[in-house]
Amino acid sequence: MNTLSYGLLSLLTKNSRSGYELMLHIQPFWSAKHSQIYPLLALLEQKGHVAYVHVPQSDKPDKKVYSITEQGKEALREWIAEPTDEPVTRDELSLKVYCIGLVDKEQARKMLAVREVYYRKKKERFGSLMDKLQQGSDKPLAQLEIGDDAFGMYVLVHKATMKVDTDLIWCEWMKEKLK
Amino acid sequence: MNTLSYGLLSLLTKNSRSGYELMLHIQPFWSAKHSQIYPLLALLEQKGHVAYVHVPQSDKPDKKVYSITEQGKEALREWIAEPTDEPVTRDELSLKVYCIGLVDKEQARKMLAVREVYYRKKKERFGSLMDKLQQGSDKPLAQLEIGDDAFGMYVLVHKATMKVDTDLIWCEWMKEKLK
DNA sequence: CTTATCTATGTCATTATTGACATATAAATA
DNA sequence: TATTTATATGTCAATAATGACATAGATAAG
Repeated sequence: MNTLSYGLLSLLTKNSRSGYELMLHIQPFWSAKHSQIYPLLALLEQKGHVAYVHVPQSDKPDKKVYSITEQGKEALREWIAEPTDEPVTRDELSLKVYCIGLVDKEQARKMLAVREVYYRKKKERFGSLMDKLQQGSDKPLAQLEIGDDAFGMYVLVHKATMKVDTDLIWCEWMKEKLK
Repeated sequence: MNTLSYGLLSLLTKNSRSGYELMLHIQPFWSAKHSQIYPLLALLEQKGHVAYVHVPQSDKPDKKVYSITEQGKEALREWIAEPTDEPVTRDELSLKVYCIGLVDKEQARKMLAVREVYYRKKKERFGSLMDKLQQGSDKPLAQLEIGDDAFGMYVLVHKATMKVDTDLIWCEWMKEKLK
């Protein structure tokens, strides 16, 4: 079973969710399109790691709401104990920046400006996520512990926020360099 | 042509390199195995974007040293002007951390400790890279400008250093949380 | 003395991932 | 009014990426 499948199981330990919702919630931490997720959910269902109920909706299309099974939880626990793969990053901008001398300052600035907008939006999204997390919590997020349900999400959003702040600092630094 | 192909061309704007060297130098910024790189180099050669000379070696296996052609440089310039893809990150640890409540504190600490070692090694590698960069430069790195040959590499290594420092700060923060 | 690592290039089957196609309704925006 | 966005699920061809296999000499570590 691939890493994304375990990722889907991980999300399902907190809430039952539709494939569409799973896609939206996993994307900040693992890039994946719906065309990859739906077939994997079908496989997980075949294997008995998840089960779903068909939920009819009047205003929106019907959906399948998936839940993790006891068997799925057991598979998850085994996966967590195994050695963890190293992170993989692929950023086209890095490759372009490497040979940035090929273009003039103006073009370079524009390239960086587009990316800065991307980072700002990302920061905003993580900010909202943190707010939503606080609203759903009965104690201040800083007091959450490993046993608390929201702990994992909290520490991940915290990390994401730290990283996007670093990206923005680099953008500012680059603007100075390209003045 | 895919992004990695352009990445290889980017590296070749600074130095002529063998496929093996290209693999080693691109990996910090774009994960790729030799089995992907060698076929792409053959394609780039077919298209006339790169050319190679066979270099016999006595102590080590022979190598093919690739150089970018004028045509390759033109392709690069066109690519840089196009919109840049958003970065893709896939980190299995994030998925595990999300459901970290499934394991006990001790196991969680060990998981994070392995990752911390990974980050420390990475930081060291980027530190060496920066040193090597300074040795090859006639002025202090902080004074490099867009026209300078080492500028792209310098700003990239700077970014990588900032990011890995952020990762390490998160690791320390997590150690506190898991005390 | 043996095993692992580094150098160096390559192929190929398998797996992972994307992008396009397909369908359908509601709401918001231009 | 027309187009885009969001909701919702799915298939399938094409592309990207990995891991295993193959070869081979040198050096380093255990």
